[in-house]
Amino acid sequence: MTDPTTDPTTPPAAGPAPLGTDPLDTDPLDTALRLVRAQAAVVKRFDASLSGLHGVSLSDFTLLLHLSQAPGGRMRRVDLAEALGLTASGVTRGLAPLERIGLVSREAAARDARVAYAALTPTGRERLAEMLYTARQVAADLFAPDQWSSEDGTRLSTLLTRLGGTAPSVPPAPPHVLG
Amino acid sequence: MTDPTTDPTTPPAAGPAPLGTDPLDTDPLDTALRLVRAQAAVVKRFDASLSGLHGVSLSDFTLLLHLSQAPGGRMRRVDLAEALGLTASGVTRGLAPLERIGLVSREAAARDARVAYAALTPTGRERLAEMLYTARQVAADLFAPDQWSSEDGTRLSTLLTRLGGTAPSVPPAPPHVLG
DNA sequence: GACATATACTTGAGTAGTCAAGGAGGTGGC
DNA sequence: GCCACCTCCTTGACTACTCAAGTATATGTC
Repeated sequence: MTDPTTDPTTPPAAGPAPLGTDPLDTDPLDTALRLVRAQAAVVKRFDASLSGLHGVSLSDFTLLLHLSQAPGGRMRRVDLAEALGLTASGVTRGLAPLERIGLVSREAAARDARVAYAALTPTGRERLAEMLYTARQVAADLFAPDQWSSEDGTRLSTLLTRLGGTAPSVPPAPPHVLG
Repeated sequence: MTDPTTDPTTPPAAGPAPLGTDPLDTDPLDTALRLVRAQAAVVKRFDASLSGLHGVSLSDFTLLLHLSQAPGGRMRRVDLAEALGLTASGVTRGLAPLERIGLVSREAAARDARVAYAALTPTGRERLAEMLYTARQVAADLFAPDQWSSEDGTRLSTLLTRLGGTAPSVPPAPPHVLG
């Protein structure tokens, strides 16, 4: 068992070591903490724009985006949870307000009475198209070309994918997903 | 005003463009969503190890880490909030349990009765040393050398810093890392 | 065809944060 | 020395999740 979660609590005799011991090579812990920080900043920017213009959070948007990419614009809640990296109850709770405002509807499955599909409504699809426009602007702004070359973006994306467990599944996409 | 938050809700006449329009060049929105996903996965791993071994969350750990790096092992709550990217009330709430379990103490400021310093206790310092050992292991595991060259780590760190607004302030440091 | 077990979903209670409002203390103008 | 205003911190009410438990339905075994 080399899994850190199973290691003893006791540090080595040397005692509490400081961070960043080797200045040549970036401390992995430092990198991980930077990741957390960067994400918080990014989420804030998306939330600000999306909630200001469309009244939804980044989580709402991501949920709708996943639905829009699923065949028939609908998914089982379990699969949505898997795709979003949430628990089933997180999905139940996240869908509730979207159902209330009519962006998503609940559909029964013909062959399995346990499942309740979450389906994008026509309104939901329209509104998502608008949100997508906003989200793309925020993203473009975040990776503004004066600071970010397209290579940098690609590199970051690649490195993040290596960390992220499952990919967020944003497919390369056909001529038009939403229109 | 080129700020996306002030743009009209209406997408351009062309209508909602699909994701990944140009397959050659990574979609910035896709990259941003990957960032969110990767962070969630990373936080989960830290939380699992830290809470399993030391009974604290990654947020708790980060808070203690910042305190330990401050002169005198103490900081004003406002500065802590700034450093952590939280609001003042988030800090108040985050400190409460750490005070209860004796890792942090509250200290009055001599010259300003409004401020309540948060100070690392000797116990807090000891426990933090243990947590740091665990956290370094998790980070090392996350960026395991069979997948990650130290260059990759450095690159990721650099790219994230460009996104992250303020850096998490993990200073370089003196001898001995883990063993 | 009944029972054990597994799956899909919801719900109650708890955690970690937010924002808005408010108390207590400092500061500068006059 | 008083008043307006600013800063530091806490609190109440809310959001967005988590986990554990519960309900309803499906499935496989005998």
